[in-house]
Amino acid sequence: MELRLYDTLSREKRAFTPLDPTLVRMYVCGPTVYDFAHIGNARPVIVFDVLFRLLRHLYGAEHVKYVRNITDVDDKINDRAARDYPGLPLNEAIRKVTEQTERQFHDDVDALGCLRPTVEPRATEHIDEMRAIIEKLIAGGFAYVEQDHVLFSPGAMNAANGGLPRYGTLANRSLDEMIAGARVDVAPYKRDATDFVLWKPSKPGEPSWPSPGGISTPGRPGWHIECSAMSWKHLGERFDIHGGGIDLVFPHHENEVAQSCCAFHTPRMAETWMHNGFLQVEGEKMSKSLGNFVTIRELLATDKFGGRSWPGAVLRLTMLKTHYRSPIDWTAQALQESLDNIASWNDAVTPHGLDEAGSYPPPDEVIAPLADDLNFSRAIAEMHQWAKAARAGDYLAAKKLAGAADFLGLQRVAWDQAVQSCAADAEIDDASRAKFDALVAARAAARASKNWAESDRIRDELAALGVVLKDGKDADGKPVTTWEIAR
RNA sequence: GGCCACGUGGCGGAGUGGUUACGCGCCGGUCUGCAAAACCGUUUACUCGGGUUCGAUUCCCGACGUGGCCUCCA
Repeated sequence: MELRLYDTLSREKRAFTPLDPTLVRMYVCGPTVYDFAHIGNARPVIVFDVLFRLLRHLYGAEHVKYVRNITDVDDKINDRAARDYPGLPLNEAIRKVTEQTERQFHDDVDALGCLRPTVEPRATEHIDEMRAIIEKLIAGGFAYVEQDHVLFSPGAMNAANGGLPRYGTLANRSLDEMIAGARVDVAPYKRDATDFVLWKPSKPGEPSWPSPGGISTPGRPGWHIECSAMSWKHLGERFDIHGGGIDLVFPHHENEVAQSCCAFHTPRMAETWMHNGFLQVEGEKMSKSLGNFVTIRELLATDKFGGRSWPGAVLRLTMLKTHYRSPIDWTAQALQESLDNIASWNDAVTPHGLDEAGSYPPPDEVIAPLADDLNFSRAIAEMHQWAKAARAGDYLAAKKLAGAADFLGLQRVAWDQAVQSCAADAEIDDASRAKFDALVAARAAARASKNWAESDRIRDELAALGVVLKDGKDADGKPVTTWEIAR
């Protein structure tokens, strides 16, 4: 099956052909570990997890290498460490912050049903590679040393002839436009406004490493160099897919391209550039000042958003309902609808006695839309059709639904529990439970003697308590009544 | 100011130069003592104005609106 992916660089959907089909290579920009990841951070993690699964399906699990970095050197980390652990030496405090945040991040994305990437490299473990790239850039005339900083010169890159991309191609803007934009800060150590930092000096107490470029004072890397270093180390000078949020196109990815292509003299860094769209919360940009900032953890474990907690599968399904390049509006209503979908799928699948912990193969009807630039919505539409058929007794449809859910990482094994925990009767105490059961039994007796008035009175009484009854029949045709708490 | 993306029915959200998306809701029906649940079915659409075309929601131009980026935010 042909895989087609939208490439940000060429701005078109193209057939995907791996450089080496025996090792498909993908790099995705991961978190900077200084605080709980917010729900916007979850989007690329989930989107590229699905792509990872699809690539493994198409090329074989052993033939896909997925690298997602962990950035553990950053000013925000330093600030957080100083704030949270004022008594500790900064380096120790930083380690505490990064280790704890990394653990939280893993817990969160595990709960979202994401596979671990093949490699999760840390920036601080790739300082040697960063220095090596910086030395190459200085030697090639693309970077220069000034006041203990090393700066990259996009101007020098564009002046060089042959074999290199033009700076600004990915972001679709020219160097002249950027200079004209003039909102760049003109630091005294920059020769040109558009030059950006590869390496900078560390203040006393800050993390520091021996500097490149013959600089005697120790320093630390700039923002963009880490991804050039880690992708090089783990995927090589050129690789297949580079992904991240749309906001990273400029400057982060543009500068990565500049660094890598100039260091290795290659015409491109990644063959395909993929960027997920932004997430809004209840129609507004998520920000701390608006008070609508919500972390993955808060959604999973608190009632801060929508008045209840939400299972990981519900968060994931909600994320997959919108195409990855479109903006997504994160609303409590959307989460509730996803929960209802999963409850309905669970009802459809359960009677067929499928192996919950087992894994069923993904149907082609789901692979096909996913292979068309990750059309999640169409894949999910198929699932609804199978659910319908499964409810009508179609075992094969139930298996397909399960296979699709397993493939999409929707944690079928947790559906039952997810639905239960959200049914609002999880916190019912035993006394109430016994009382409801007794009332249901009394009503059953009234119905058996056709005392409809009493039967309805009891139902009204239970309704007033927030309990909804469902009458049905068991296998022998005898009446059976179950109850649940109204949502 | 520059660049970019998007604008689909009550809501969410696919897709397409001429034929059903799908889900939720609403409404009707089956079932039920009556309900609920379940199942079946129906309904409403392509921001506006031009243009290309036999025909445009789909292509082009413009307007309006929303969102994003423009040096460390996914």
